[in-house]
Amino acid sequence: MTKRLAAAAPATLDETDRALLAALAADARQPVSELARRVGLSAPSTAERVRRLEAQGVIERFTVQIDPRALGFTLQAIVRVKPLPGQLHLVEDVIRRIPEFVECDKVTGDDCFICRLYLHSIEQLDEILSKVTERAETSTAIVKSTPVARRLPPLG
Amino acid sequence: MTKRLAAAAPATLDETDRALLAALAADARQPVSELARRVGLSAPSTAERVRRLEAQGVIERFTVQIDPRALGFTLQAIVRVKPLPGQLHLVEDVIRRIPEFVECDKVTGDDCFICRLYLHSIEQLDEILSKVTERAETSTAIVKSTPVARRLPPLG
DNA sequence: AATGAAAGCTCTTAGAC
DNA sequence: GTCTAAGAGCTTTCATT
Repeated sequence: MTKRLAAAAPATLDETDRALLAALAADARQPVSELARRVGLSAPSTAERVRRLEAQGVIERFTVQIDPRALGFTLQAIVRVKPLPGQLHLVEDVIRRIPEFVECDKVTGDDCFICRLYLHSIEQLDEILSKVTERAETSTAIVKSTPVARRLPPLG
Repeated sequence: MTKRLAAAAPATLDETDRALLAALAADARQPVSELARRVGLSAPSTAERVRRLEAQGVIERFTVQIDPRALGFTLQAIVRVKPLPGQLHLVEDVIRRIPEFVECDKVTGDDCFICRLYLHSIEQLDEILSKVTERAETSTAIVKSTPVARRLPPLG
């Protein structure tokens, strides 16, 4: 399910916060001392701001971006999933339990779920989708390229 | 465009590498000393492995996961975009230049692009899509919940 | 590949503006 | 909310197995 409710009021970020987030997005493991240099504050103030952004919930977590191709996932697919009547919760569970589904959103409209799938081969697509097609109609698109890779939203 | 070509051969990860990646995915800023404790190695060996995973391209980058709701993006949409004849490159450029499109994949099939959009309001959806609809047909789904948030693929 | 010890940095805490 | 200063803690190097 959705991870948590929205914060009551949106956080307001100043220029320094924006610079900090951009720097952390580019390299989350850089030392506070270097972040401090980049944003033009002392190390303690910088550390304090990072903690505040975490406390406010702006920073959800620090994480690592994996390249699926380096792990042999040569194929990426985006699958729209429309559960058959009465199968919605079961379909959701099936998707959650298959680790090759690396992302799944429940959306308005005819296709209930939109999911991202990492695959080693085209045969594996068939194999994985067969676990879903007993309970849902699916519509699959293979990713050819990624004009915009996950990026920060505008921080204005 | 796509960021780079796939590595020649997929990296092979042992149990320790997998534990490291899982730990870094959960908190990319934790000290090497703590990572070392978790995976049961010394700090120097652990630091060496992290460097190797980066050099191999398995780790693309260390980054920060932002909560769009904490920034006032109360709405998230997934938009399929089908450029009109001859408008493909222009549509791609338009999408790339609008920062609210935080992700976009070019896919096989009728709908050329599948994009994720962060929005402050439903009015803003209209406003942003109007910049695309001169050159493409769009089909929009509003995200209601996220059964699977971005997660690591199987590391086997 | 991995380890331990030591040098060198980095982080945090404390106290002041 | 920010700073400097100093002690605590971390990372890295290197010799060793």
